[in-house]
Amino acid sequence: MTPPQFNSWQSIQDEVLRRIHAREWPPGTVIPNEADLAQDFGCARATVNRALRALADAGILERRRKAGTRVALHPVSRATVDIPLIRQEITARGLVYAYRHLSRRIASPPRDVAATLCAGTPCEGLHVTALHLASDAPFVFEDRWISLTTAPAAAAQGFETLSANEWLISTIPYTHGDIRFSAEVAPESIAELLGTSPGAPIFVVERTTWDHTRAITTVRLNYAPGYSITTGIGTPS
Amino acid sequence: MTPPQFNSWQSIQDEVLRRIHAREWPPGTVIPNEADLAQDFGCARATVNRALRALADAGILERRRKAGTRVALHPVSRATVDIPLIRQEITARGLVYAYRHLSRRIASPPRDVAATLCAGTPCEGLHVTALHLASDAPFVFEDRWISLTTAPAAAAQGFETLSANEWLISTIPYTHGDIRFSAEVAPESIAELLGTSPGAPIFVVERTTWDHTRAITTVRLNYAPGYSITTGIGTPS
DNA sequence: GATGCAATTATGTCTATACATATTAATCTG
DNA sequence: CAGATTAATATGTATAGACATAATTGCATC
Repeated sequence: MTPPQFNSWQSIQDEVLRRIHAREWPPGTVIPNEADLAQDFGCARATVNRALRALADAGILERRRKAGTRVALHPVSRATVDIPLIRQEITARGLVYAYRHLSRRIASPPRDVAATLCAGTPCEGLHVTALHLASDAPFVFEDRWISLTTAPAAAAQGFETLSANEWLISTIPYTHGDIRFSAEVAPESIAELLGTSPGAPIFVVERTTWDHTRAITTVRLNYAPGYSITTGIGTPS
Repeated sequence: MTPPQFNSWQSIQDEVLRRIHAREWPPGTVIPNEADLAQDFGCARATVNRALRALADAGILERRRKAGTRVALHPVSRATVDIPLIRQEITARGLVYAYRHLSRRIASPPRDVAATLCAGTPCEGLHVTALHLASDAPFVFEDRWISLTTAPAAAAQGFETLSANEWLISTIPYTHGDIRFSAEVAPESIAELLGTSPGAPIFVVERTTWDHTRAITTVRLNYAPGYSITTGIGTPS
């Protein structure tokens, strides 16, 4: 009659997952509170808390004070995507990285960029375009605007040999950002740069980074056809 | 001379982030150990641990036993992408969800699908195709194979009114999966289904889910032009 | 019945202490 | 000096107890 001893928070996580999978706790169920579970499992409440918190982070449980813990109704799978430097992305595939600077000028950004970069008010931005190559093959075309309000030091940079991204992350730290993945077809200008034909499918990543409330840079990465992002989903166990 | 009191693990996280951003601890630095930091901050070691562990989860710190904690050399930003049910994805936009079943047959999957679904050995699979509509407009074309070895119960399902995904997640729980995002151009068959023209850009999500070592299903979601995935990056603070 | 206040309750977090574990550094040995 | 053994160390985790906080529930009042 001795309850099986769950000593580690991972074993508790496994047991909770087992009960969810076995439909002992179907989606929507409010599961027993931490104190009761701790007694059931023969461990401290903090240990149960650790396990349940991890599952809540993974989107499997939903927790609210006083209301308790329930099994998520819609098991939203959550995928964590690593966004490495393009240099790393290329060298990790065993290819040779090369950077080719294309253009650089100070100008007023177009309206859509200005909306995020300058919060509507007119401002000066640094427009930089460049090509990243993997073993001499075009890999991604970068089209970037840098806010000279937030990052005035960028005005002194040529970005002829060092990619703007690498300079930025080692100089202007950011607090947060947003990212958008989409699919587009290559217009003639981009197709030419990427060494492909117009109409080719382009994987597009648009990213804006912020330092607190001020936008630093917004970039549009146009990946050559064949590019894909792969990652895992599910319990990190 | 009283050290500023950091009472919560979040305030400690903020302070550590501040020191990293202020280049007091540039990338690569091995930061003081938990015990020392706890004394500096005037709190318990467990509190420091909580803060540092969260930053390590976010990819900002790298921790190894005995070796200590260092600021990540390459601040790999990590984006967490929620993968909701298509129904939710559509209703969340304020549109009306509709499901249209297209085909269903039991067959041997093509080689590339068999490789993941049956681990190479020949096997039977259930092939289901369907269209998800958002306020009568085609939203995504689903092309799915279900393993009848892992999920034999699927053979009894028609999938005429209930989407395969919704049936699966409420019937066959999965332990983990992998996911791939890419861009393609619509072939004629898919363009027609999505109500667009051949050559239109299609955002493609390919997903395989597993129950431990056995594959359950592999699905290819072809999103109508204009679709994008948006999420945030940076410190979850 | 509607409304506002208070009691209750479950999670959230902090503390102090202890032990576990991985990994490096030091030391001993052939 | 090479290789194996041992000690030292930083993180990882468990525990019991306490208090904080949010949110619901129920009660009292209008």
